[in-house]
Amino acid sequence: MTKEQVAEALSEIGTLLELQGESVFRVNAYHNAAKAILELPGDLRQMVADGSIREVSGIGASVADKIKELLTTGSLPYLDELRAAVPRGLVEMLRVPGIGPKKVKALYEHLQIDSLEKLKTACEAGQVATLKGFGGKTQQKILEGLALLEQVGHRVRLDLALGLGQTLLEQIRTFPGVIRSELCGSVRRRKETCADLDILASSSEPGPIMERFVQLPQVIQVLAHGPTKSSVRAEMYIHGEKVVLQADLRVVREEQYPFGLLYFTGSKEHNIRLRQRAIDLGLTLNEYALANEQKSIPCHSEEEIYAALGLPFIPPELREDTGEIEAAEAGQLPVLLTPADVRGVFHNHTTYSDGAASLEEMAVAAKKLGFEYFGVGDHSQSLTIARGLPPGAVRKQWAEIDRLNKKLHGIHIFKGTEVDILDDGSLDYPDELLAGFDYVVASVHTRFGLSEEEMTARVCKALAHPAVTMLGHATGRLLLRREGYKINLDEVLKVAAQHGKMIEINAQPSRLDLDWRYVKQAKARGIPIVINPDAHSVGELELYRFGVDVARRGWLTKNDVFNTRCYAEVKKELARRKRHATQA
DNA sequence: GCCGTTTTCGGCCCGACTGTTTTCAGTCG
Repeated sequence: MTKEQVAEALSEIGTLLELQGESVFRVNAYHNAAKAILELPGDLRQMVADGSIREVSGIGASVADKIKELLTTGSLPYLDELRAAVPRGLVEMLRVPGIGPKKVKALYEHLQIDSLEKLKTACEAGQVATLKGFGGKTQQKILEGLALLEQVGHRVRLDLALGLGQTLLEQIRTFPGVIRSELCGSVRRRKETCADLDILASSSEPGPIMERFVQLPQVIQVLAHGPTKSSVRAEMYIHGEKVVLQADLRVVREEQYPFGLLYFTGSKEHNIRLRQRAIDLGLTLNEYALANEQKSIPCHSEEEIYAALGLPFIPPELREDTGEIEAAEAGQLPVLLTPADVRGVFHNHTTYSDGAASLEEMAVAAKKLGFEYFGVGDHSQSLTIARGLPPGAVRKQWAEIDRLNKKLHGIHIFKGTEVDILDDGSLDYPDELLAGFDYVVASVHTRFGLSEEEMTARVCKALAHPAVTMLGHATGRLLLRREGYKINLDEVLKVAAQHGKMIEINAQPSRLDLDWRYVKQAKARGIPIVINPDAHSVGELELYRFGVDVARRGWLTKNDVFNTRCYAEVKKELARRKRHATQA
């Protein structure tokens, strides 16, 4: 049983208890424990064995026992009993906007509603409106929520959420009376997927801004419309994809703006810690102020609020309560890398395999982005679906690279490959061909259905191959579409560190793999990270920025990322690794 | 259920909005 599965089980306990009407504090305890498990560095099994799991904040005796039972037996009678007591459909019903555990419980107890279908039928029959605490509007809202769930009800990839969010923001900034406005929430924290958009604005006259907001062309439904806060459902098409998200706009006075910005950026967990810190100082922190009965501390920026709490500024990407407060206290916050630090990219495709642009077009585009080097990494021979290169085509490409390197100035092309890791962990090219590349990216593209043990062994064997420079998209996940293959990443990181291999952050917004949680762990193991756009066209080269977001969420500094090094250093390091490989 | 240099009991962040209520509960973030 993996860390993720244990966390999932604990989280499920929390949800089921909630539906039974348990105390919210007991409920939260389980959700907090699940989160703590997910963020845990190192091996969970080991921590349970040596008892160190009890030192983790949020995990007490009761939860520790349950984790132990899950790990040793693979199941948990306590959870099974809860599942038996709470109909499956009630959990589903929680997803309907506007109804929470209390209402779900009431619907079940009084009308025996235990599925979305029954809920819809009961609403249409007018039964729900007759319940105590419910009414006609609630019933209508539930029906709308149900319709919405069928359409969307899902999270949206960061790139798409950002596209819609910026479109709304640009318009809001033009509204008369708006002084400042910004996207907050998970988009500002650059989380890989987003459930909604939080927008903050400052103004002395919020009313007209609310009016204009709910009338924006992207708004398809108004969910709430108050004097200082409105919620809408907004929709637009981005690259042919329909993006639908709830967007909340909050308007505060200018002097409240920094507090609002901090508050609505979150995360919730980070805010709770800051509030507690304020309380310890005899103050109250909310979305409007840092104050007590006697005084109010004016702050003009987030920096000043953090300073008032005795902390340096914490970048939004770090605000997850995963140690950033402690690091800030100790003056050990990392200086995060920025997009401008990236000097080149490695994993990219051209028309030789499944790319849309020629080698020269890609190299020229890379130069235009300010890069000093461009690494081509077309697919290898067995991946016929992506027109993988047979050895003859590889040699032809090398010859073209040599020609282009003489012709082009200000950009150097490195000879690379994205070589397939075959079923048994061997590589898709013979060693003598691999020796001719400047670097080798090794990736899995086939047989995703292997067991965790088999997949881990397969990837680890590839990492042990002397010719391999870096591991490509570590889990093969496609966000919101396909789970990654089963693999023990702790083991993969261990083996990568052991062999001195690099690991890629694949910057494709649908991948963002290595996940930021593991990026942190890779850093702890001293593994160099490479940010690669996996570009299949000229335009996709710019996607490297999303990889920078992941790196920042993973606490990386410029020094932790290989492709922040200049051309001369990269050339030297790749040559050193090649010599090392041929000696092995 | 977790936590603790005031603690092993009594807290656990807190405000806006909505709908169903005659003063507040539920939901959401």
